[in-house]
Amino acid sequence: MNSDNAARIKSGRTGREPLSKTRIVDAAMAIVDTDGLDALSMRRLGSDLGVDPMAIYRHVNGRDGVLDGLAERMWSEASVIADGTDWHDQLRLFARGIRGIFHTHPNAAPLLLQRFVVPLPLLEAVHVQLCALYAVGFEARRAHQIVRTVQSFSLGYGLAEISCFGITDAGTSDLSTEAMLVLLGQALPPDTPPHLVDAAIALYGEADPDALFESGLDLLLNGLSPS
Amino acid sequence: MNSDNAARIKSGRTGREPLSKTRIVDAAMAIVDTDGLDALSMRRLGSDLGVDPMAIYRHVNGRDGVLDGLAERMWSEASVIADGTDWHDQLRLFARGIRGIFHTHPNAAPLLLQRFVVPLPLLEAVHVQLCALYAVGFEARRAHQIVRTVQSFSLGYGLAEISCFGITDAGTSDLSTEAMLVLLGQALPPDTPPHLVDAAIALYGEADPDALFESGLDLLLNGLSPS
DNA sequence: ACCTGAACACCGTTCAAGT
DNA sequence: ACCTGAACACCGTTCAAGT
Repeated sequence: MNSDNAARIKSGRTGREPLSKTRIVDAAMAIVDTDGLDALSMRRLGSDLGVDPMAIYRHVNGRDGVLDGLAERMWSEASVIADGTDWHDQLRLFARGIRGIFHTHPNAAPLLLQRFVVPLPLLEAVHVQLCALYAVGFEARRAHQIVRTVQSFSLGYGLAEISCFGITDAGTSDLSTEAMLVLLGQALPPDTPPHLVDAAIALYGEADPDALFESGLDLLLNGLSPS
Repeated sequence: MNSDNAARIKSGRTGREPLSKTRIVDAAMAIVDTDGLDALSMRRLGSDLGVDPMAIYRHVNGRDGVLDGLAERMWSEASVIADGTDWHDQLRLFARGIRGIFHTHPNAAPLLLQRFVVPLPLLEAVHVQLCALYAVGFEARRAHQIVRTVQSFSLGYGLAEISCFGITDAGTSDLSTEAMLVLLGQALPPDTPPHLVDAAIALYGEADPDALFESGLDLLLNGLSPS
């Protein structure tokens, strides 16, 4: 209720809340999510924020700074932490969070490969995993290996999902197996030899990707013991 | 020795061999590999090819066509096929080929997420994997799952390797554990709490990434049987 | 038929000028 | 101190003109 607050509220109402990195990244992510990476320009960003494009440079290190912000944002969104007791379940949540990046931000995902940021929230999540594994008796090196393998699998599974079709919203769950296969047929060149069609089905013709993801995790986690 | 051939050779000698998609993608990949994705422009590409930039449009569908070509190239380079007998070894080769993309073309790798091409050479490699698995008695669905899981792990492992440092040429093998840890320390913010440093070591502080990759594959392949 | 290059509508960023 | 906008050196692509 002090005057600072009042001023902030007032300026907020007039749409002039002070520009901040958070607000900038919010707007940038909205643009990329809806219109793709190519649509993200400093001019567009400025206009969406109701601000001169150059004003952005005061809060963020140019276009590269915005892209770094997007990468950080994705890593932090992926890093859900649940302090359950079972280390299996925790690893699963960790894995789902990472795969989730590619579903919520398919257009921004390439930035994970382009911007080298140290994702502190991800490290926090990794720490929780490690603690759970240590508690059960895994030694450090083995625990590291497990976390990294689960992380790699999750990243790669998400990557593979969006790298053939752009299956994002419409594609994942509400599609019948038959519809999926038809979609696949359309994507393949007309003269694709039959044995490659079989291979394509193996890679992409899966109507229930969530289940396949989980069973891939099973493959990893089964037979894991502290020994 | 016919006149067509002579003409081709002669024009080749004068550096005027006919522009082709292959030549264009070659040049584009060279630019991206050495100077990064941002350095790839139609003008630069034309100048490297000794050609008017607009001449490229006759062989390739604009800039997007070039990027598609790069993605196809990477998938096809990754798809090494070795007709060994042991299905374990074949899956390992398949996996190494996929991870290799990120080592040979770290700058171009983001395109794997941006350009949706149907990678026929990859399908060919997948087909070989499937045959090997079928031959040993795995049923179709299980074989699909195995191939996809191995593919996901390999993609994700490569992605994770280049998503923190840009460790590409210099970084992988010829670095001592100590040097690696120092590099890691430099990348982390100075005030990083100790428990996150431990987590960072788990994710990135591995002096022998090849060995870790192989042991991750072990984790996947161990305990796999047709039953 | 293929290649050329001027022209158009963009882009990120610098910098001097405003308030 | 912060925001502005003109200016600069780029970019992808269209299109009319060359050969």
